[in-house]
Amino acid sequence: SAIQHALIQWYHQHQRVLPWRQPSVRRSAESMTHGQDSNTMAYAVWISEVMCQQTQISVVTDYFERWIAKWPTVQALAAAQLSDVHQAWAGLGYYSRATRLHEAAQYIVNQLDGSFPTVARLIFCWPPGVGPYTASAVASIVFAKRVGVVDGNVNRVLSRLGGIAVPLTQDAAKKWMWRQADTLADHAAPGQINQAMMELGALICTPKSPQCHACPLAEHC
DNA sequence: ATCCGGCCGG
DNA sequence: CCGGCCGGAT
Repeated sequence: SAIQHALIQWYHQHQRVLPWRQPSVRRSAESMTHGQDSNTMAYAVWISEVMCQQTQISVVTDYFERWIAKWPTVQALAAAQLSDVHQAWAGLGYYSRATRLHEAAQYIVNQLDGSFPTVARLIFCWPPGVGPYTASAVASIVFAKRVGVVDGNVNRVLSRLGGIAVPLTQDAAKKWMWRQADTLADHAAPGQINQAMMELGALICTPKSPQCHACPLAEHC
């Protein structure tokens, strides 16, 4: 669709440079087999997504780089001491998530043979601590699964884009958002679409004084 | 002082 | 379907 095309174009030009989008995340992986390549990316994306859930990106970047330097693979994280994991997490808050990250790494290594699930939203096959958002993010960004993601940014972009007419209950609104996101992500590059929506919400379609003049979707909104 | 956020437990 | 988790930003 025109919206998908506009998103892809805009994202290609305006995405921020972030460590988990860098070749360095892939570089070590690209010399490996295809399976390990994806899996290394999945690990990095997973960690970055969980960190970004609770903390601003500007703060996350340092934490992320230290984390990856310390534990470059899911196997390394699984083998870490929980106390060290908490130490690396210090300042981020929600310590239970660091605990779950550690538990999840052990689950992936021990129960899933070190391979991340490639499916989205089947949360029973993802480790505890990974919900619909994170599962869909990894599945779409790393494994090119055609599923949408809905976070605070996407919520806002979709609300404005769709101009919700009927007052919906929370539950109905939520379902509507995920449905819209899934439709948008039905594209050859679902991860680009999803990241474009989130980036748009972060940079242009901001909560107050959105920069509609710079928005690639302005004519559809 | 208040709000914000994915996920989980109740 | 609501409230708690924790720190940061406003």
